[in-house]
Amino acid sequence: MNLFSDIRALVIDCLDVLAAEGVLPDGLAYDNVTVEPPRDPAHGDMATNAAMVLAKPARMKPRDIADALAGKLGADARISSAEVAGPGFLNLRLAAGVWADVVRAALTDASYGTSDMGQGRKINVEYVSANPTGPLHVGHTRGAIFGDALASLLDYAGYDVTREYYINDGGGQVDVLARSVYLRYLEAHGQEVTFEDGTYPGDYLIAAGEALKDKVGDAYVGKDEDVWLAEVRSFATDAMMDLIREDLAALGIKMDVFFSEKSLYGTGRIEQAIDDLKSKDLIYWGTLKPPKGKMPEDWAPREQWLFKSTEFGDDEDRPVQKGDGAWTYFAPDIAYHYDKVTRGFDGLVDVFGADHTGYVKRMKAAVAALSEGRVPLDIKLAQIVRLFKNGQEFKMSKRAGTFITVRDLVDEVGKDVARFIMLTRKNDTPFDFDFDKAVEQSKDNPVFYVQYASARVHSVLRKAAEAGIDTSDPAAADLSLAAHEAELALAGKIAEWPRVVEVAARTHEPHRVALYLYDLASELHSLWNRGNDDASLRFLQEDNIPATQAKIALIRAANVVISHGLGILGVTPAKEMR
RNA sequence: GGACCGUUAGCUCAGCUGGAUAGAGCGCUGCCCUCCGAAGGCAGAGGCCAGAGGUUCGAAUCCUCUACGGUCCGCCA
Repeated sequence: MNLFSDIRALVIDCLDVLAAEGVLPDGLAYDNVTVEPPRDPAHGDMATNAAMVLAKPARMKPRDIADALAGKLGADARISSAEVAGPGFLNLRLAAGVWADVVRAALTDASYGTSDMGQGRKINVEYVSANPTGPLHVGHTRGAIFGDALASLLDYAGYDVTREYYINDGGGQVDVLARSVYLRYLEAHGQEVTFEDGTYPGDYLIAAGEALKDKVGDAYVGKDEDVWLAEVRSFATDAMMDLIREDLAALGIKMDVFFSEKSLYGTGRIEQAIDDLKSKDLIYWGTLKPPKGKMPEDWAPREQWLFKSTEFGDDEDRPVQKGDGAWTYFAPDIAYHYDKVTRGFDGLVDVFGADHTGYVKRMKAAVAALSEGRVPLDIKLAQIVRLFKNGQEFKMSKRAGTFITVRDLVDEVGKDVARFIMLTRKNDTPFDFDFDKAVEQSKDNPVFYVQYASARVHSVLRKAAEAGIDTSDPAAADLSLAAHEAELALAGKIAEWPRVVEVAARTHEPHRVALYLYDLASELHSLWNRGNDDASLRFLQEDNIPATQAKIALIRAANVVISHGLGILGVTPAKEMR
């Protein structure tokens, strides 16, 4: 049940009737007709802009359309009043029974809030995709959490979602990794080693070096690189991916697919993707113009194979194969996305770090070319996170060893806090993460605030049980006994949930869910607090069991929505606060 | 030189497909605990939505230009 789309459907029906009666012209487009919650509650429960949007195409005054529409809408049992206001808004008030229906739907219909907007379409969300050269650090967290929540959100909205991680195991940095692990391996054999520039000195490779020793003994000691490099590379990337999988698990993330870049090499898959572009006449042999502005010192014109990405909105054509026959990094990316397209996805989402801003256009160009415009690719950027501790910015530096890992973050604040807080900001705005605030249990901390709302509902249920009140069948409660204006406000918030899901899913913006949950929690706390002044608003009315059951049904419905919402965000709801 | 993102209250940020008097939290001011959990509550002050043009019944929202901030720009992935 989605109250807003139900009422919008009603508005459209009424417009059709008016058209059939000749009041409105035939064939009007209703696309821009909206039914929304008004900003000001004094304007009623819902407002529609139908009269204003249709005034021009219908060549009528907004007021005349609004009056006619109000007459039709008023005849529906769900509408208690329809008033024309402002420049032509139609403000609707809904019958009390409608709110009761919403509460009952939230309580009894497990699919309340889910949507059929996805219609089972296959969508692939690729996120994290960190290089397999070490554990995840805080810089990866935002994209990881964002991508994961987006995937859950799309799933909730009726898409068939695949969560995917692209392992960059084909480039030079995994050779560096392999050499670094080899050094740790020698160390495990008791040798003194030095980590020069171009190797990774991090302690996290010690275990990998020892594991390699356990596996191959001294077989590689003193041997040339060509003997061991390929083997160690694969061993080391496997070890790092195990590490990364554990880090992801600590954040509550489980991927469906890990896709290896290496699997594209030597298997003809890159060639196949590039051939596809060639067959579309989108690859040519040529040189790029020198970059404008700052000129690299050693720049020289170079002939290479270029992809005509400018035909798809990019600023420059992009090299896919260098003059010496080596692929550029872009080539496997093309092949990977070609693979995604051929796997039959109806939509793709890539979550990139902000440092990959420059690759957005070329990637979109590639997918547009490969899929001939059939598969939309949305690229979401995870902006940087600044860390604050004791009121001061905490700068991460690999060299200085001040380097906060995902594990550090989870150990310090917990998975739930990390996830929720990261999701309270839009993905593409820079974000300050304050450790002190994150662990604080107060209203300043949005995670706590939402969790506390949930805990309070459980607390009421416990008290009700102690008082011997039967709350086993909340849907059977007579909800007309919880119809105070403050209680209806909470029901109204519950009614917005399906709409929030649809907007968030359509815009690929899971932060809307977090913000909504905060609002919903706020509404619940507010109702609770009003019980302090007005005893009739307390949830437990021991001398009036039916009213208690109705009030409990209401707050349980709110809690159902909180649970679903937190579920999308990957946060475990709290039953009590400690 | 160029691309992308941003600029909204003192601070951190929301703001839906363009919709009514622009919202929240913090901070500030004033009131309030014999009250289902004060881990607070209620109320109030605080805005030229960076600036200038344009589109229209209507613009924080769309378009153009400017300013400021961030990220990035062949031969690393």
